[in-house]
Amino acid sequence: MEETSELLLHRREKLKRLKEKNINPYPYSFKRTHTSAEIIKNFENLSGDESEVKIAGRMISLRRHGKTLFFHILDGGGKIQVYVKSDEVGKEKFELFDLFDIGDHLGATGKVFKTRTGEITVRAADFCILSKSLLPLPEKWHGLQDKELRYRQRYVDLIVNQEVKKIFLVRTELIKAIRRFLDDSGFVEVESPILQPLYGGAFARPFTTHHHALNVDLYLRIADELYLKRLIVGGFEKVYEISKSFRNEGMDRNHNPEFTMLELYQAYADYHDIMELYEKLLNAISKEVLGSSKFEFEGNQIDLTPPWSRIPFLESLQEHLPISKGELDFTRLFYNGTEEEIRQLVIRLKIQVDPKRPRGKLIEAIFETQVQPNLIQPTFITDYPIEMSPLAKKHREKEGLTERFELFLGGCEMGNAFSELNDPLDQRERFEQQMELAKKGDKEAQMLDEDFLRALEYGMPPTGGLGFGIDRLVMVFTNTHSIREVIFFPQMRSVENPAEGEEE
RNA sequence: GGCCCGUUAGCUCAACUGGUAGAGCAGCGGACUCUUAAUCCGCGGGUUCCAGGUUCGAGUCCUGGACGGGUCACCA
Repeated sequence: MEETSELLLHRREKLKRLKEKNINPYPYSFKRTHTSAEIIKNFENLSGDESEVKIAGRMISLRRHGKTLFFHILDGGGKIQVYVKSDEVGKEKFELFDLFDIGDHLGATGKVFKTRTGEITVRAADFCILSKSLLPLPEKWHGLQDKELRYRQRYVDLIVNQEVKKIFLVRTELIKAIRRFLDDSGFVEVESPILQPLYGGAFARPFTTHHHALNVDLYLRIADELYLKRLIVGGFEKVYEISKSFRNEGMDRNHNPEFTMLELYQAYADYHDIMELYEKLLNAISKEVLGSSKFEFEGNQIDLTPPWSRIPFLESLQEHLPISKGELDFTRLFYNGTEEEIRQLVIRLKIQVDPKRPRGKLIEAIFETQVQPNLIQPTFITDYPIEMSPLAKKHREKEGLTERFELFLGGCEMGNAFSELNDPLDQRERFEQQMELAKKGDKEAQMLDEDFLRALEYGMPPTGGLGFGIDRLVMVFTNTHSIREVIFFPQMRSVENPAEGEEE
């Protein structure tokens, strides 16, 4: 705990000397009149009159010149320069800067003017310390680069890397725009349980916890789906929820154990209606947040102007396989091919997947490696095989398929939707098939939820549903390439104290 | 979990085939009354991620471990 670094000792010594001068280094409030952004925006008005402004923020740079000095403070909206002259504030006050450090919060009062070099500046008539900083900030040119430190100490990252703050502001604006769009479209925002006795609505392993009073194990939700559909049964016709879900799986550039999802359900709609809704939604929020339907992602110009292309799943495979249709008809393979033939195809394409996995997983692997990376512009892939979609309605025309689509954007999956399965008997069979998979060791197979089936038995209207990950959407909109860049406090392995005994 | 890469001053980075661990910024002392990567003079600052090993000698080589990044597996 004892820090002996002289950098830290200097700051503690300055803190002590401030106290000896009867200056409270941590006062209670400061009556700010303007932010930095307001001063810069209203400079013409402010510089004309004699009124003074009061500003506050963190000192991020300091240039001393004998009996004058300049510093920049950073506040919530940006930074602004302050000029202090010994003659104007008094020698004793001026020398307080001997006790201030970069990183301290300061308040200043004064008139606004422009320096010889043209920078809008507050000429301090008075100033005070608002909070003493005891730790040095990273340097001014390179900021904080170390990713580990940036994620573990996001507060420092946010202070010194302003573009990081912008990413999170886009995130906030994006969520607000989604809410606005859905609210204006007649959707009702609802909340469903995070602690659930059964988990469902997605293929994923859950986190488990325990309720002491009830003495039952509960799961953290992996999806909202089954509860939101209960609300459709209950008579809500358009609902949505934006919330955290939790999946107890591997972590990488695209996966954090807790992440934010949107799910929405609309009665009397099918997946065609939901496609139109999603086109309008993304296009609207893009215009609202980025000011355009077009933006850059990983070197590609992405254009969200509707309508987006719609390609059936089996056709997309045919199109992108490096094998001609004459040689291999994927639709025929899908319907008439043996599991062995599909396995041979996986091996021929040199796809790294365990060939013993079930047929559905093999087809999925072919899609993910052969098709998905090519889907840069927004593309709906539709009509997925039934074994991959236990909550989707059977396709009204195509045997063995469901009325389901996924959206792809910049090579990323960006949403999943179906004409929701509302036939309770069919749903029961699908759950039973999932339980068979679970018995065979599939840890992501879905559980049979009797209460959900009872709800369906009361009758759920035809319903279209959609879910997508907010974090990944933010990544695409901000042209960032790791989910950790769009989550304030991503999950990190804790650095264990070597003095502690190991416990595994 | 497999493989590859990384970890050196508060921060950003150097240090050849093993031979006294350096720079810039930040800090400290001094000069400077419109600077802005301020400038000028001087000074201090290190468990080279941890634990072993090889060696006369290890930041550098070897083994094990921690953490991070990438990638594959896994994953709507």
